[in-house]
Formats: sequence, structure tokens, C-alpha cells
Amino acid sequence: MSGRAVTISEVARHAGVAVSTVSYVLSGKRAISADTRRRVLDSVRVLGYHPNAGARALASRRANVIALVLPLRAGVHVPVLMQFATSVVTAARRYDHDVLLLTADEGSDGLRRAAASALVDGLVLMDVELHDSRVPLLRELAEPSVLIGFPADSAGLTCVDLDFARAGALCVEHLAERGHREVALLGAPSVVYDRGTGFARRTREGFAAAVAETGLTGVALPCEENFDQVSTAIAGLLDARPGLSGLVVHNEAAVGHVLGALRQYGRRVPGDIAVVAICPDDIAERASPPLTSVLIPAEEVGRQAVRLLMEKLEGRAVPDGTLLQPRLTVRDST
Amino acid sequence: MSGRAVTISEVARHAGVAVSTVSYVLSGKRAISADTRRRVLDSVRVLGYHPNAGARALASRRANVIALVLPLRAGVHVPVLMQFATSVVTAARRYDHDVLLLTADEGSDGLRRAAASALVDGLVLMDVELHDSRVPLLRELAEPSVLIGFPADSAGLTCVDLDFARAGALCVEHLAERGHREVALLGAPSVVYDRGTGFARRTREGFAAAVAETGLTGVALPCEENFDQVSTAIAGLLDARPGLSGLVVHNEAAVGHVLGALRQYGRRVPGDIAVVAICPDDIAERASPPLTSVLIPAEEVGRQAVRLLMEKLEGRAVPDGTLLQPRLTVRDST
DNA sequence: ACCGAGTGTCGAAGCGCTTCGACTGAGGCG
DNA sequence: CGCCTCAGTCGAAGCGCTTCGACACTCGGT
Repeated sequence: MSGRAVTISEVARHAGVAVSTVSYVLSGKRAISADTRRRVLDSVRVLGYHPNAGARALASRRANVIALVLPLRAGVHVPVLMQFATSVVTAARRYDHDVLLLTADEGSDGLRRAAASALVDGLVLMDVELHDSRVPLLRELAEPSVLIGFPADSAGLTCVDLDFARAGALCVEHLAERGHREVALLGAPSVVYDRGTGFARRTREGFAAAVAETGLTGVALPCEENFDQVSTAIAGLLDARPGLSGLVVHNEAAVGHVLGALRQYGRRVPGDIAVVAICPDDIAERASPPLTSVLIPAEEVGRQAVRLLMEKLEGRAVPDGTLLQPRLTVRDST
Repeated sequence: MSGRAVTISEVARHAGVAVSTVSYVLSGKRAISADTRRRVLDSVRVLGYHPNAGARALASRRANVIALVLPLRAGVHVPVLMQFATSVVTAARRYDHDVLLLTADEGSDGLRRAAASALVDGLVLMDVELHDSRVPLLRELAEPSVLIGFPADSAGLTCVDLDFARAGALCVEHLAERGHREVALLGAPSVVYDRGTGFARRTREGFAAAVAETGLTGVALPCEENFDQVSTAIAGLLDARPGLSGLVVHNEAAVGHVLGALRQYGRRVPGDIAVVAICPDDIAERASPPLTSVLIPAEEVGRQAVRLLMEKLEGRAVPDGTLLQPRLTVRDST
């Protein structure tokens, strides 16, 4: 397993064929007789041949690598990010591609570098903001890209995301069905709204629209992520809105604190107040009581992003926007 | 920015020099006159040249890419993982390397593939178990590797980690100094111990050793990650050990629940019971009260791992094991 | 004036792969 | 029976870069 690596010409010699024949066996781009194919594949196995990635990339002008650009910022819930990342890697491997990890702090330069050096064939960007500075670059890059999240102007881009507006609405509708008349949304920390993060705002819009539509009353508040601030916010809310009986929480890091604060103030869930969360299933399940929730389908978003990117790499046309429909799972908190 | 990419020969023509001269300017491997260097660099800038990664890798037998192998398992705290990952990427970029993301579910085959195809020059593995099946492969691979975490037999490998035994001991010593005589460790979920995860066991050993050394009494318990189980465990503990006044929590996902349970049973922190956590700072700070804690120096571990790998890539000798010393930050919980 | 030792630059030979065009037989057709 | 087609294979030309050896100067020492 050490020493110089096995090359295609050694395989060719071992199998008694030309180098190009080995290549065609491996790529399937030309017809090869069953007999030759078998001999070649045997040699590949016996010698433990792995094609050299650099040579392949150079000759074929395809690196078989895609870039995944991860954010590194406050207020993005990291476990969800990680789910995206692993689903992107897993999906990419199914298309025989690898994933190069870039961090957003390299900014546009990093993307340009990776693309221009042909290190990667395409890009998947996560946590795109409404007015993301990288978007103009993406439009002019020769390499195809897919965004997870929608910028304000998504024309000409390929974007995938959960339909957060629908998710916010779904929570309200669920509470309305259960007979609640006065509801509140505890959202992301205010810095996230200020930054112009699409999913936070869209959830709030969907919440507000559904409140209006169902004739409920409702407020939407940002929500910080430490216990004392959450506790204070809840106290204020309970005080200001004595009729409040339904809560939508869209903040993975705060759900635990919200439940703790309600417990602290003697409110029973769901007896006194019903809670719906928008968060990963494991957080909802691990809470007490287990929470009714709309989950972020991270696995599917990642998978779709890769699928779309692969289609673009094949030169096929893809839709600009792909919105995944949220699903609500009823547990014990409503 | 689209169309065919700029090549080194276009740069050479533009600058009026040979291709090899451009290469030497860029790599610095031979002396070049200041004048020529300037002309070449100007051309590089004007044309927007980025060397083709595949060609470079092929010719130089160095991809300038390292692999980062992430686990995908229960009981590993994801935010910490993410901190490792980003610090590895950031550190690698400082050495002009990129990072290829591999997931542990591809197992040894994935590592072999990436290494044999010269996709990567070296490997960083995270969350290594005591009896990790990938370790034999690493030993025979021509490519250098660095492990984050220690397997049972680390001879001939390069490993980096926080000194968890020392971290466990440090927590006990701190509680002892504060006058506590009876302490408990709430650790990882039992599945993590069963799996043979080094850091969990080592913390427990360090805890036990320090308990013995300081003459305290103490128990170590695994700790699941949902509120009800934590609450039950705490109830049992308080019941069985009325004298208990110090708690060490080594489980990021459970610290919030532990505090919630103590609040539930009317125990004040730190009045009735002192709590020390081993967890990232943001979790400790966001708790109520903010927790005295030993942080996992994820950033430094990642940085050291990359530094060691780069040394090995240069052919230099490096120590087998690198243990980072823990530091305890006093906050309001002890 | 001449040699030796740099110093700066060039040309060409690969690195290991893909892909194009060409070649060889075998088989189907008139 | 000759011709065309097509499946199967081969050889060679790159892909864009690094690196080695060679070459042309300059310059200080004699």
C-alpha cells in the first residue's frame, strides 16, 4: 500500500490491452467485449488500481468534486448545518463526486479561487442572505451553483429550501385547529433578522399571514439564546398577553429554555399553553414534553441541492426555485 | 469570468518569458530577478490567472488538499465537531491547502480511495474510538495522517486531543478547593462508553483518580440526553446522596436539562449544589447561572492537528501524542 | 585577459489520464 | 463475391503544470 501508486498503464500491461481500452472499460464510453472487460476489471482488482484524480481532472476537465460553502456565524443552528453538510456529502458520493469544504469567511475570493483553478466543478452554498455579496459572483461564474436558501433576487440562480412561510403558517393553523385564539412567535435572535436572513423573515411573514387569515391575534418576537433573556421575554409575554395560549418557537437553541421558563412560571404544557417548534426532530423528541414540531428536512434539502447541481453539470435545465413542503408532526405539546 | 480559463502559457506569452519562468516566480523555487518577477506578477493579475489544480497536482505529485473525516454518530456533540471542522479548514488555508470532507460512513474504503487516487496528501480523522477499525489502514497508508482523539494503541500514529483525564481531575480539584466533599460526574450517554470512546472514559478516569487523591467521595454516572431521563437521574442522585454538593457535567446536550432539573427540585446553584461543566464556552455562558467550565479547545486542537500534518508532509518527525492542557474558567455556578 | 562560480532564464520531458481518429474483422446485404 | 457497416480495439495527441539540465551572462579574483 506504499511506494508508487498503480497507474493505468500497469493495468493495461497486466491485462494485455491498450491504455485506452482500460479507460473505456472504466468509463463505459465505448463498447467493450465482455471478455476484455472482465480481464481488465480483474487486473484492476488484483493490482488495487485507483485512477489518479489529478490526471483524470486534467484530461477530462472534470474534477468530480463539488464545493460546499458553510457559514460560520452566530444564530445559525449548527446541528442543522451539519445535517445539511453530511447529506450533501452522502448525496455527492452517490454521483461519484467528492466534497471540498469551504468556509464563508474566505468570501467571494474563495469561491473564485476554487472555481477558477478547476478544483471543483460546481458549488453548493449554504445560509444565503437576502442580499448576499456572493450572488453577483455566482451569476458570472462559468461553474454551476446551487443555493440553499433564497436571496432577495433569485432570478437566474438555482435555490432550494424549506418553504418557511408555509412552515410558519402551518404552525398557526395547527394551533387554530386546536382552538387557540391568541398566539405568539418566538423567532431567531434579533441579529439574525437584522442581517437579512431569509428563512427567519419568511417564517415570520408566514406566521403573520396565517394569523390574519385565521382571525387569531398574534405577535412575533425575536428571541435570544440564553436562559435569562428567554425567561424575561416569556415573563413579559405572559404578562402582556394573559389570553395567550399558543406558542410557536423557531429557534433551536432556545426551545429548551422556553420550556424551562414556562415550567418556572408554573405554566403547564400543553394544559395552559401549547407549544409548536420548528426544529430538528431529535430536539423536539428530547424535550419534555416531546414537542409537536415542523422539522427542517435538512437531509432532503441537501440531497435536492446536489441533484440539481448534477443536472446542471450535465447541461440540463433546472427550475430556479425549489420549495420543499413542511410537514407537522404532532407530539405531546399541543 | 467565463469561457476557457487562463493558462500558464498565456501568462508567459503576455509577460514575454518562458512558461517555466512563470512557474518559478509563482513557486519561488528558483531565483528570479526582481524585474521579471514584477512583470510576471503583473500579467498574472491582469489576466486573472489561477493555476489549474489538477495539472499542478499531476506534475508536482501534491494535491494541496487534505481530507477531514467527520463522524456521523449519536452522542458526539455536533457544535464541537463543527468548531473542529472550521478550525481545520481555516488552519489548512493558512498552509495553502484545501479540505476535502469525508464522512466516517464510507469507512476505510473512503480513506483508501481518497489517498490512493492522490485526491488528498494527508488525512485528519476525528472522533477516533479506542478500537477504531481504520487505525490499521492508517498505519499502512503512504499518506500521513493525524488523529483527533487517542485510540487504545497509539504507537506509530500522531494523535492530538484535550487531556480529558486532566480535565476531569481539574473539575474535582476545583470543587474540593471550594470545600465540597461529595461529588458526582454526569457523563456521556451510556452508548458512548460502550462504544469505547476515549474521551468519555478518560474523563471518568481522571475524575475517579482526583476523587481518590483529594479524599472526596464521588460517583460517576452516564447521562442520557432527554429532559425526563436527566430529571429522573438527578432525582435518584439527590435521593441516594443527600450530602452531594458538587456536580461535574460532561455532556453538552444535557447541561441545560441538568440545570432545569435542579431548578425543578428546588436546588439552587451554586447555593445548594455547585456545577462545573466540560463544554464549549457559549453553552456555559448561555446557561443560568453561567457555568464554571472547562472548555473544549476545539479551535486549538484543529489547528494543532493541521500543523502536525503539515510537518509530516514536509517529512519532519513529530511527536506521537499531543495532549492539550485544560483550563478552567470560573463563572457563577461554583 | 581568463577562469570559476554563481545568477537568471529557457526548452523539453514527463506526470497519468481521456478522447479522437483510425484500423481490423466479422457479419449482413445486394 | 464484393461492399458496407459496425463493434471492438489501439496509438497518439494533448490536458496545464513542474522540474531538470543546459545555457548565457555577469562579476570578482588572479
